[in-house]
Amino acid sequence: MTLSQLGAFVFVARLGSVKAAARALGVSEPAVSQSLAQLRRHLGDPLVTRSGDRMVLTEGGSRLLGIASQIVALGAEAVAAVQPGRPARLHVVMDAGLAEYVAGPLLCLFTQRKQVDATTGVAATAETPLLLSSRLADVALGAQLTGDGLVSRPVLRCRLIVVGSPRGRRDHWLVGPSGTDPASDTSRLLRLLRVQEPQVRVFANQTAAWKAAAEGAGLAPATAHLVASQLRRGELVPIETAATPLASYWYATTLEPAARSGAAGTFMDFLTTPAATQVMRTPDEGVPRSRFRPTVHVSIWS
Amino acid sequence: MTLSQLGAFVFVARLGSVKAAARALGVSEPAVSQSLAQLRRHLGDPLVTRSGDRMVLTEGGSRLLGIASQIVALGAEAVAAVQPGRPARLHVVMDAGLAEYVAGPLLCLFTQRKQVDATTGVAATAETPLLLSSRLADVALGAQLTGDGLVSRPVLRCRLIVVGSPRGRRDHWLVGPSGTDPASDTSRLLRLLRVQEPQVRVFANQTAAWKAAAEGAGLAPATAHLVASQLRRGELVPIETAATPLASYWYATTLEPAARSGAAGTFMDFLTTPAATQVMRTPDEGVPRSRFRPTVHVSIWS
DNA sequence: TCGGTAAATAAGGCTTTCCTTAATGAGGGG
DNA sequence: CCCCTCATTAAGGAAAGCCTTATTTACCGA
Repeated sequence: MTLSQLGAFVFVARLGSVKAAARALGVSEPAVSQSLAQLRRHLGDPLVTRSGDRMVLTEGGSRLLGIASQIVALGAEAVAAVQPGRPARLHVVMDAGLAEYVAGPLLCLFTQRKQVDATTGVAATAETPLLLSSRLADVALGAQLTGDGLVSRPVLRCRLIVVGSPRGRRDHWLVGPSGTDPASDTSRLLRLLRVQEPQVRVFANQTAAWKAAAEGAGLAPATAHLVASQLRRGELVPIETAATPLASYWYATTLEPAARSGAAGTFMDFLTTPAATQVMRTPDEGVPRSRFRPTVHVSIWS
Repeated sequence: MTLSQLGAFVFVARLGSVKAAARALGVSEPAVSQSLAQLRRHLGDPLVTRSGDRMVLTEGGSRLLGIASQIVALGAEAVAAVQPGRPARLHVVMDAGLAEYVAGPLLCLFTQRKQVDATTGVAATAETPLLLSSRLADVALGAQLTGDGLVSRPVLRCRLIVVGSPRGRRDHWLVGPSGTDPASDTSRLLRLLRVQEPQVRVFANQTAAWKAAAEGAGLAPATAHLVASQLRRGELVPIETAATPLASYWYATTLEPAARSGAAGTFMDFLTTPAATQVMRTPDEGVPRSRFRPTVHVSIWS
């Protein structure tokens, strides 16, 4: 299986014809046909078959096409990436809850100060050590991590509580996406409280979960300082439970200093500045459009 | 540049030594060394250099490593993907706002009814036609799309309004991530109202933007039926403007029927059922943990 | 200064890739 | 039924990949 074989397959699938693919690639028709034949042999699937006047994908071919497109695109990207003069990149992965509240302002502040192209990703805690060691990420923010060559440092102390509406129902638990990460503080709290699976409802984001809790739809675990304004207004009230308040820390993790990139080191230093701490303590207030970077959900294709 | 050359590079970078990489790959040391040499020649960068007792990445090598890891992982994935018996996959991409409110419940309902492994992605409108034609996505939900071989069909009628707090400030505009997509309804509305760049603040999600608007931080564009509950409670009030209310439609787009996958066709049929329409009209109420799928932000690596 | 360790290079052989031209199916439309 | 289009197969040659063993170079520590 070669990059060029995959490229030929992508062209054929997209253009619906070997002839057209050959023309587009600037080679003869049998050249494409043969690349395809070899890929077929290697993978044991026809991938595309002739049907009337065009080539159509088989089941397997259709599953392959997306992956093949990505590989081809990344191949081109790889060549471009090593060219000198490219700006340094910093990829920070974090817990879903953290990403929602601190990613925007934190990265906004950092990129204002340093000329770095920073992006944010969300990843499950279990996958994060792999992301760091494979260099898909430079810094991880969230739970403490242990692993070969990884260094975790606490960056913020926080308290976990449970919030709800005074007369709201108590038999439902409303969580954000971090509730699906077994290693998150949210999940840990739910386990301590022995919450059963069917009682848990997952919302698209933490803000929506808290809003539903404020409307009485159930209880929600919360990081105290992130719901401070709702508590002050009385939209949410703290609910006493056997396990709360629960002390916790946010950690920043990187490869050991010798192995990490320059940008990662700079970011770690930045995290201990008062301005960074301040941003992490106050919820998201929005960022200018030019500085906004969508958060990418990172996952390992194992 | 070969997949195996990239693999050798990844091993050397990760293990910090050619010798260790050779052992791990089960080949001789020069085999690895030569793969590396060829990659270096091809890309014009040393990638890794010896420094004391370990091989360390150069600038370019460090930029390459993440991409190379992905390519290698996807290469393995490709082989697995074509094996028969894998469940059908459906990848739906949508506008950021839509993803936040309807992705969870809609896909939850669909996967309950049909045995399909469905995932959701967010993509900029401009990139969506490419995602569809490259088969990285099966169905797109959001703005109407035109393109070779694409078919758009309206699925829901909606109204755009502007909301805010009665005594809130009027000089700021608060938007969700869809405010950064120039082709989104939100951006269209801001253009019609001639809103200037510095007045716009982008939040991590739409819910947070509306919450900030309710607290008086500014005005926010909104899809009427998604803020119905906040309007009913009086947390938000409609603000009259020259451009609102603005009628709009949500469209579903796929490749033309002959070219699209079976799952895509099934999903298109599903979208016109009363249950699907109902889900799209009512905001997110959370989904069971087992059915939750995080939303992936999809981007084209050009 | 001298070993020792590890990376790089050289040389050789085998396999695979990748392209060409020419010939051979396979299928649809007149 | 024939012709036309397009995919596939065949055959051959140049190049590159990929592995080996043997040798050379580079660097660190004693």
